[in-house]
Amino acid sequence: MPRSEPIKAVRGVRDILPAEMPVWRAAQAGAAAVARRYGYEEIITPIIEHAELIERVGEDTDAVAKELYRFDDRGGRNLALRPEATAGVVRAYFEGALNQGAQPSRLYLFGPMFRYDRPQKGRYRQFYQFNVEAIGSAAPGLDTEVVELAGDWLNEVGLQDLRLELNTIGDGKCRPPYLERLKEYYRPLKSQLGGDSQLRLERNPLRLLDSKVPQEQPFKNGAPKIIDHLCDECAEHWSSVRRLLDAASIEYQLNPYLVRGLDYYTRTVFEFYPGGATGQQDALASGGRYDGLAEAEGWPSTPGVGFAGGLDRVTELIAAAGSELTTSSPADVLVLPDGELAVEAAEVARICRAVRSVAVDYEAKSLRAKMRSANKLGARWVVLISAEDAARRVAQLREMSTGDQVELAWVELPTRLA
RNA sequence: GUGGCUAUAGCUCAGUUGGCAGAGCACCAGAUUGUGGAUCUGGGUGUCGCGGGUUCAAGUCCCGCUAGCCACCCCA
Repeated sequence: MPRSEPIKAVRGVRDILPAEMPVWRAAQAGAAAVARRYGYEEIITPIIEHAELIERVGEDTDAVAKELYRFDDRGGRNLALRPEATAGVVRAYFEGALNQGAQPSRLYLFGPMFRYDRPQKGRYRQFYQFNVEAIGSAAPGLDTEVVELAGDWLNEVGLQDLRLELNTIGDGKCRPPYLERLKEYYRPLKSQLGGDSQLRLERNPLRLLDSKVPQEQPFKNGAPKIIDHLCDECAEHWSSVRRLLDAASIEYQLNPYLVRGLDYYTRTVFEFYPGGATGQQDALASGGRYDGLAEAEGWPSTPGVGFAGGLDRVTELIAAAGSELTTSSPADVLVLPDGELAVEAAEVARICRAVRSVAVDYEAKSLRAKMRSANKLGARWVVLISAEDAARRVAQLREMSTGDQVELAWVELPTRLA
């Protein structure tokens, strides 16, 4: 008989199976607990946004220029699957009138993001982030707060050996003149740059600094550094952030080549890596200040700061650390009816659900086979019902670990199972 | 988007210079006249990723495609 190919998952996406859920729950529960401890509230925003919202805030970034899932809906609207969460959260902050409440608005969010990237370990086309955003304040204390929150989260889920990299990239006042200096420095070297970097030189020169092309590395050393060209306000902010981090005993490495892929970042930028990181796609959390984002979206100019944590990567590290997290049995009790006793089995299950999680085996299999699956399920008890039992409204309650079995009236089951 | 490696049973994989498709685990049935785990017995459950090509003959060699992994790129 000809068979068609089974339909498999879309490239670059994956299922999080029940066996993996304990680790995911731990990562998310830890994140939510830490966020609430800092006074942050949960928010959920849509996965689809107007493509323009996404494009306005990062047209020169790979995530938007090359990796955006974009489509027209049936009404002709140009939409996109969000590649990151911050643009949508800032939009919701205004649309939901959070800008009229206490400032800053402290928000956290879980959800999937989408980028049309080439799949690789730790890199998926649908991936999950934990986002934290503090919107409506330019205070340097908030830069430090979100860095500390990110670190607390990673520590809380069992990741101790971390590396925090930190930099500042100025703002709309001091960055443009700095970029001119950078271009002036690189223009004479243009012929020695790779093709990608030659394009970046005029379009997004900041990205020249985190180029990993070996022959371009020597040029970085002589390149002007933004830290030497900050405006007074940015310099003041930068020193405040560093002072607050020092006061909090948070260790970090200054990385003058750390820039962000997204254009709306200003001032502070940071990334957390696992301590022994060797690969390139293993940033666990990264973020920074985005004082230019609200305005880029067409809303009143409003400062903000936050970070995005990668749940896919964090859960992978938790699992690799071999923690004690295990799946428990989905049901404490399995009801095994004899023959055609589905009605009675369902009733018994209903009674037992007052005190325990209960499943019913409705399959037309031998009792032996049902017992085997009860064992595999990991049920603590089975409730056996024969036709004769059902007529008398009794059942055989068997404790799987000991094999002890007693006959009980149905109504007695909850007290016995409690 | 670029390059390398890979794709055989539900899973992990073996399959020689091209010559009848295999193992372990899992699964099903039985030993136990319906009561699990241990043991034993029996059962292969497969368009060899897809499509072409070479050949008397292709899982094996060649080409294309798809997917996975790894590196680049980029980021979470």
